[in-house]
Amino acid sequence: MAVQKPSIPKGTRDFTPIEMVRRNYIFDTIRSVFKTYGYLPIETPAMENLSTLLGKYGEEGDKLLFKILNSGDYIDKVDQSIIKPGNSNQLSMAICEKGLRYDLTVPFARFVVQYQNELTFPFKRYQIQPVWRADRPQKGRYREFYQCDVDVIGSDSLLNEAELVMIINEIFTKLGVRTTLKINNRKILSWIADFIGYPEKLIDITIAIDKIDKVGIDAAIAELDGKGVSKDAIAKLHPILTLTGSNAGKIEKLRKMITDSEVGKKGVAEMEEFFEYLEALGHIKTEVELDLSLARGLNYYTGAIFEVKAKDVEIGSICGGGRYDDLTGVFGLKDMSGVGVSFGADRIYDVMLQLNLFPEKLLSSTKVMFTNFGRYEATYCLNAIRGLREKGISAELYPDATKLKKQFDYANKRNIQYVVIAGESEMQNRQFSVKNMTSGEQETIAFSNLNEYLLRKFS
RNA sequence: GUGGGGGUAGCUCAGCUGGUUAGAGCAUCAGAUUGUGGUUCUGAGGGUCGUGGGUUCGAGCCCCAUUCUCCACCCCA
Repeated sequence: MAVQKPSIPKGTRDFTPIEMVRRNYIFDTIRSVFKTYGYLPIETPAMENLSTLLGKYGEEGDKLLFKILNSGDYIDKVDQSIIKPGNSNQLSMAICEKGLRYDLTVPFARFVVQYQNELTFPFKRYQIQPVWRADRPQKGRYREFYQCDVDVIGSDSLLNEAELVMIINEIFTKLGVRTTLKINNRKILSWIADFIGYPEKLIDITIAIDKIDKVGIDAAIAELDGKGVSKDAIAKLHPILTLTGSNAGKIEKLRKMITDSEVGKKGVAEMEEFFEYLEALGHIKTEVELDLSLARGLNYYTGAIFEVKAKDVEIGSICGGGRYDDLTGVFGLKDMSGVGVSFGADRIYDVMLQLNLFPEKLLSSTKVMFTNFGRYEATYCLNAIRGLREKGISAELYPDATKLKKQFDYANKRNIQYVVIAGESEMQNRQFSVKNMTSGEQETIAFSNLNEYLLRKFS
């Protein structure tokens, strides 16, 4: 039988110990900040019923769902007439009732509705789990990746938006990633669509103006033209999108433009209140900019929308989110407004790796290694090793009595700081030789003083 | 879903207009050194050149198909 090449599915990755240590550093940082703001952890299953996932992410999103084949003789239970060429879409719906989660927000909405009587509102939760998208992988895009979500649900106060910005700022400051945070408001976008006379083209318009950043305003306008937006409308749109100045200045200009739209006024008022809170919270490192060209695709957002980009690396957004007023509505719970953002751990990893932002010392696990000269000598070390571990110093004994060169090699590669040598001569004098692997210095210590000696070294 | 680049040793790659036995560096293992590493020196192992077909006296190189991968678009973390 031919051997098979070891491989993993497209867009997925294995993580080696160094990578895991670094990823955990990111997760730990994010988690610790979430906790200090009072958010509580939850987890949901990797798979959800397709009915809870479908229709929440728009047409594009539905296509990117991984579906799970039913068990058993699923083909027998299906109307045989739908099994025909070119009908795989309908067929897949008939033979799959589960799918892998596409994000953490929709499962969270389902969770909230399901446990509404047990939860205390406003409910603040965080959730760090992988999600799956049947996208075509490329730079910074994977088919399996982790999201770190924080959401508050059951409160429409804009204090929550301000708090999320503080969280974003704190996390990226701790990780050493310089970022720009763009904020916009879906209500303002919807006023824009109204204002230029195409309220029904809101989605097309937002998608087009979202690209301004990437392809330039002219190309975005060309796209709108292609979607059937009139020249007049585009002329009305242009000055809005090219608004410049401070955040307060932009808000002021918008207020003057919006005369007869309730949604528009509400959107502007929200932004004003948000910036007021943010200012009161004091100076933060993250640059926060009101950007009217920001438009997140997910169509469940209804208020503020956020997007965070790394300043020093060209990669998609590393964090994004917004307010959704009625995500729980489809599951039968009305009037539950929520806001949340999601941190893309994998992209943050890529950014930090490229900028060399991971602390050097992350990889050292074992602090002290004992060399092994044989059964008799190894026995001499065992109790000392246990003593060190009890003091919280990670220690290990090299398991085989191979030549010392090999044992030292191992210690080097593992970044072990101290090697304890206990051979015949040390045993005769009830001693240990302790070698510092960075300086190369070696000292002889009495058997009973080893703990104390090493504790002093690590204090 | 659309478009481009690429698969040669464990890793990073070289390999001329097709020509004999496919190379290098790093890594691995062994020895120089039977109780001292990260430096050095010597040697060894490791490849059906992604897979399948075709052209040719002859294919790593040319042609076709297929697969995987990278990049861009779409969309997004």
